[in-house]
Amino acid sequence: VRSYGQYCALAKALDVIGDRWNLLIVRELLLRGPCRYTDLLHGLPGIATNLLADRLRELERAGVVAREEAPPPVASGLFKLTPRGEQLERVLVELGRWGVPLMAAGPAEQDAFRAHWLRMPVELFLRERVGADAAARIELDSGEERVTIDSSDGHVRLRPGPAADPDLVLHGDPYALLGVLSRRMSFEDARERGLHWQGELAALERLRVT
Amino acid sequence: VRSYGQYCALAKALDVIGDRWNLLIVRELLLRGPCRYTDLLHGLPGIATNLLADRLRELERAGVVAREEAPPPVASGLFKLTPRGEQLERVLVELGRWGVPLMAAGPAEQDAFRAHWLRMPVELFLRERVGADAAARIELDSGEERVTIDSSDGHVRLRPGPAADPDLVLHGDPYALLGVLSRRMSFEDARERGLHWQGELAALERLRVT
DNA sequence: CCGCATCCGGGGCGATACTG
DNA sequence: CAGTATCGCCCCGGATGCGG
Repeated sequence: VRSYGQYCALAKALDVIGDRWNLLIVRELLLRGPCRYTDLLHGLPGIATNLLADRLRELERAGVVAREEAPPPVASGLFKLTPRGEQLERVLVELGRWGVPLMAAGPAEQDAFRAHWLRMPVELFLRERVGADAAARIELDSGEERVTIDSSDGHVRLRPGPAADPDLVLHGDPYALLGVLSRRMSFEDARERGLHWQGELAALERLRVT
Repeated sequence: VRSYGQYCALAKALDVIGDRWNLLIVRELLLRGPCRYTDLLHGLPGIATNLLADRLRELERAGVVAREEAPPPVASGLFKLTPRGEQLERVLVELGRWGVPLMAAGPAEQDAFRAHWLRMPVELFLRERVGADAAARIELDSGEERVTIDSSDGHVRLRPGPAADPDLVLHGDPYALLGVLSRRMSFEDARERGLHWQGELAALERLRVT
């Protein structure tokens, strides 16, 4: 909350989104779209509820987040990114790319995980690597949530929820899932780490190769 | 220093460089190259000296910064970025780009300024906007330090120190300098804000146009 | 339940003083 | 010059309370 007091674009940016949790809140809104307060709380394991409320107010004042009051019947307010907030996507992508090597060591014992976090690496790793005929529907099961990779005509998207009639379903811990998706890990090694699946692995190969 | 405890590339990156001052330390080392402790202290107005020492230790442990012990005669240790640290450049550029609109309001009353901070916006604004014949040498004087813009055969560089035989010397506060460099401000408006110069304004026009 | 506000303990942060 | 030492303060984290 305290300004650096430096007339520099980087310092001014950090004055706004440099505080703890701020960029992770933006991550949630980027990955999941408009969210209720409770959705954010669930997507940000470890945050204190008063801090989330504080940060949302600050980000609102800074023009990064907007509060969308739901119409009277539904009664649940939504938080969403403003256009200005969406422009942080390039920052998050670069930061995430820089952080990828830190994932290779595997999750720490206490690390939390949410399946929708896979959207960034999946769409990052597989973007533009996909062949023209690479249609595939792959469901990922990391334990709690399920998410689905949809690929068709050169686009890869990850959406929440299970798949109807998937080509492949992968079950495993986040480390093994990320390992095979990024090709850092072979299917053999991943299986020894507990990965198992139903369906045709070729569906994943179609995405990873090219 | 406290980890977010989330198995996510963005969160892991913030575990390393998300703490206060860390990215600004990287900025200094990126803009100025290897620095002595005192240089960093001067380039980071507002930081407490114990914090700088702490952060440098953390960044060293994380493999972002390396300490280069000088040979015995010179006796002054240098801090520099590792290759891993240099990869943060794309992050800083995107963050700086996002922060540019926050500069339009002008510096706050208490804001500090260092002339070498101009390197990011100058090389960002003018990169690839420069015509093939845009050779120019422009000295910038914002009060204390002086820096020089060197342009030749399509490349723009900003280096510390005054220029020998400059085409143009600009004197003014940071807001006016950034204003004319970015074309946000006309020369007329800048002059009313205190900007004055010696030499041919055409040298700057050669850079700004294209 | 959802969306916070309040209270409290610990530690990160900021300013100054001091030392080899 | 290059840090270390010390000391408030306020921010952060965790728990609980509470109105709609």
